[in-house]
Amino acid sequence: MESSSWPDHLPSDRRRAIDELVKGRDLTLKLRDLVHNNNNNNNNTNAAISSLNQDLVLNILKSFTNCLSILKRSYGESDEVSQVPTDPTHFTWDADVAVKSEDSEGSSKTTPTIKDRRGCYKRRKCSDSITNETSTLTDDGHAWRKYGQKVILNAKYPRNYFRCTHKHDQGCQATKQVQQIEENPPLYRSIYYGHHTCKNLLKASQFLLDSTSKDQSSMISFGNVPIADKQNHPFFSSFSSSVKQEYRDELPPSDHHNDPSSSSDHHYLLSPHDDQLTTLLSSDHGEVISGGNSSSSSLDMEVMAVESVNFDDDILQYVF
DNA sequence: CGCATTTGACCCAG
DNA sequence: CTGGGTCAAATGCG
Repeated sequence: MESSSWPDHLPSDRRRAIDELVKGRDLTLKLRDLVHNNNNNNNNTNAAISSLNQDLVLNILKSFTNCLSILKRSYGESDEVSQVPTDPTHFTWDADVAVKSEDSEGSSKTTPTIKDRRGCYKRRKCSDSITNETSTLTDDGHAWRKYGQKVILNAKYPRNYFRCTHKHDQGCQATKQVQQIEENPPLYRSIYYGHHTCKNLLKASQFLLDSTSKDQSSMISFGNVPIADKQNHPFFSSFSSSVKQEYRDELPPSDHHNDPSSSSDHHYLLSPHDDQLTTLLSSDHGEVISGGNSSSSSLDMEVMAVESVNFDDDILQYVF
């Protein structure tokens, strides 16, 4: 699923799909601005704004839904609906085939046998995933812990594996992989698997509320030094240093997969221009909830506020 | 001292 | 058999 540019001879359905995506993007940006202004005014949000938000959100939903049905119709189950205009940043939603196993640790081992259970896992088979390629590493509100790094065949840079910090204390199954794929304009690909079930979403939603002002600062900073310069390792030593402060990232939502009927075999992709959507999804606030305790209260309130708009579409759930 | 990262081993899917 | 994903001991850091 390498991203590439659009072929010139796109089927018309596909073009329409693109249009819908573009519309959705623009509306999303408006919404972002609106929310931002609202946030600036700081007063409690008045009803007018709320309602406007709802309208915008509905439009977004409609656009994306239209797009998806178009793509589905024309490509059937194909999951190759992944080509989108190239942008420094884009996301690929891959609501792929049902996860055959909820986790990797469980059933795979019939016999733990030896104390050393290394490598006891079930290989991931392209379950729900979101691919995000950015020119910068974005921070998005979740605490990640690195658990592995692998040199990948034919790849210049190693792939790094992260799991949610709260995997053990809260059983959160979210994982992600991050890999640098280009150097000169640095380009990083993050692939998210699983869904956060931990209560740690504050950052993402909070970010949403003042995203515009944060913009670049929302990117994970490696001490203000370009990643490429900083590390001894091609990519990850520096990255890990950031992870150490609880590298946070936004992940796919944790609920949407509860719907067993959610169609499988989709491969969604959004292509926000600029890094706007990326920014939308990133967050970089602060304090670390690490340490294992973790139940911050105000946290959930914010999340609720953001999630209160009832989306039934996977994509929007992802976005929000 | 506790927690996060590093890194080699291990296991499985293809 | 190989490449890729995960585990966990060793190590590092605050």
